Amino acid sequence: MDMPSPDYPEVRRLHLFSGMAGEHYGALMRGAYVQNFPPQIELITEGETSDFLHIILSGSVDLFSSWNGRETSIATVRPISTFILAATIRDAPYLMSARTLEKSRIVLIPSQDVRAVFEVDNEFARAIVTELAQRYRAIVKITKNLKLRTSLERLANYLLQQREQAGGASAFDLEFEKRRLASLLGMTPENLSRAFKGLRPYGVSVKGNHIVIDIDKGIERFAKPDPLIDDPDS
Amino acid sequence: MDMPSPDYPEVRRLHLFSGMAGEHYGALMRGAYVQNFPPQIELITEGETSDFLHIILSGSVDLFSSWNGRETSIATVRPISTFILAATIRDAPYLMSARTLEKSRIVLIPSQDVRAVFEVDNEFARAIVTELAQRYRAIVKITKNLKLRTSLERLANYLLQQREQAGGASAFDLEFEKRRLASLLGMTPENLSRAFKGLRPYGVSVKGNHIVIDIDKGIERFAKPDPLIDDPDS
DNA sequence: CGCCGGAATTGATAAATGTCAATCCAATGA
DNA sequence: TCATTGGATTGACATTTATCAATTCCGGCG
Repeated sequence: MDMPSPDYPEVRRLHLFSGMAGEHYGALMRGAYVQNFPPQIELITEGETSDFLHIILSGSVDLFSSWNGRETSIATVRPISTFILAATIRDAPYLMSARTLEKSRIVLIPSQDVRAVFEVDNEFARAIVTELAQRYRAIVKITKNLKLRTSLERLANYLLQQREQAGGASAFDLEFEKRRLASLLGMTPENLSRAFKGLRPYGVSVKGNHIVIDIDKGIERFAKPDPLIDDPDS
Repeated sequence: MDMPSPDYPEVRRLHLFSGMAGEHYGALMRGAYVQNFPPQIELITEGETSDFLHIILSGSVDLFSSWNGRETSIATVRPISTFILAATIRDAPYLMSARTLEKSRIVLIPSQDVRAVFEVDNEFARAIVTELAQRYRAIVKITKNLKLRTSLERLANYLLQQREQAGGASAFDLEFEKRRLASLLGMTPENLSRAFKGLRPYGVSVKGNHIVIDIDKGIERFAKPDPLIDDPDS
């Protein structure tokens, strides 16, 4: 299962690593290893200190958090990207837990190696800035979405985002379980069901995880998508 | 009102600038200026592109955001610290607006200068990483607070935080208007009033903006503060 | 001092969201 | 094929939160 010193060109090509010195990259990878995880494995538990920087090569990972017996999904990580970079850099406890959603292949780089290379490789430091700035902006958008919109509006905008991602096709499939989607959107599964019904007048129909949107029925007028909340990048 | 080439030692001492080369610091400050703003001035409007990195020397600034006629406060910035760093670094549109809450003195550094120095000064780049990681973690906590807690729980934890900040004193004053507090906590002013009443059984009494907490009445047991949500630092 | 105006509070009500229990449904495996 | 199982849906209901309107409170000012 383990695989020492992985040499995945796609990792090297990641923005985070592409500019750094070869020897530093080598130093990072010497201590790293790759592992395949089955679905639903908890990779990281919030509150623990950061031992490894994680990079997901395939599959998907749920970042979630718990308090007082409640739990909520905060984001989904997809290949190829790192996660829990901020905790690694600050050598601080994880604020979120992480679990595989499906079978996933993940690179683990010891946090102390990351911090050591960060101290000596300037391009790596600069790449981390870009990465962190992007993640910061992503979660600002999540917060705005939560505070400024009702659950119906959040769902409508989520569907428009997915539609966009499917190349603007009128039909597409939901990318994960509805109960997890509900949690991401900050509502209960029961409420998500009702929200889907609530969007029917705007041309949304649902069959299992298959969605069809009749774009002429005014969903955009209802959702009022805003690049400052809904654009995944920028 | 304007003041070219400011030389505030407290700016130089900021973690963000303390490690960088003197000439680079000088280059940043040559293009910078300091300005005094009255209360309620909008310094930054979301959606615009980042012209200046802002540093607050005195006073306080509200970061807020709007959508579809609604508005919400997201965070408060206090001296001495920067704000809207991520947008500056990425040369991307602001995701939040900023307004002074009181009379405030603010340093403005042209964003292009910041980016130019970022490219050549390695210590500066590393300092930005630390700063961004910290801000990222701060907003993750904000999101967790919003998604995992009811408004009553958010208020209870906020009060415990303030109490802590007042040195654990049984009495302290709220630091800003209740309607703004309501917005920060994600509720309406009316609801905040009722939430204060709802905490009365737990030993919270309110008179204007003066708060007294009888800590033995079980507010901590109710609030269940959690460092992974409520600790301002780490 | 008394008036004014904005914020805060209160009450009544509505809307949004959550909870609980009872199905329904679709995928899985014997 | 059928039984099992877990997610999804539905209905009934409770709770939370928002809205609207009417005071009340309080600080500044004439």
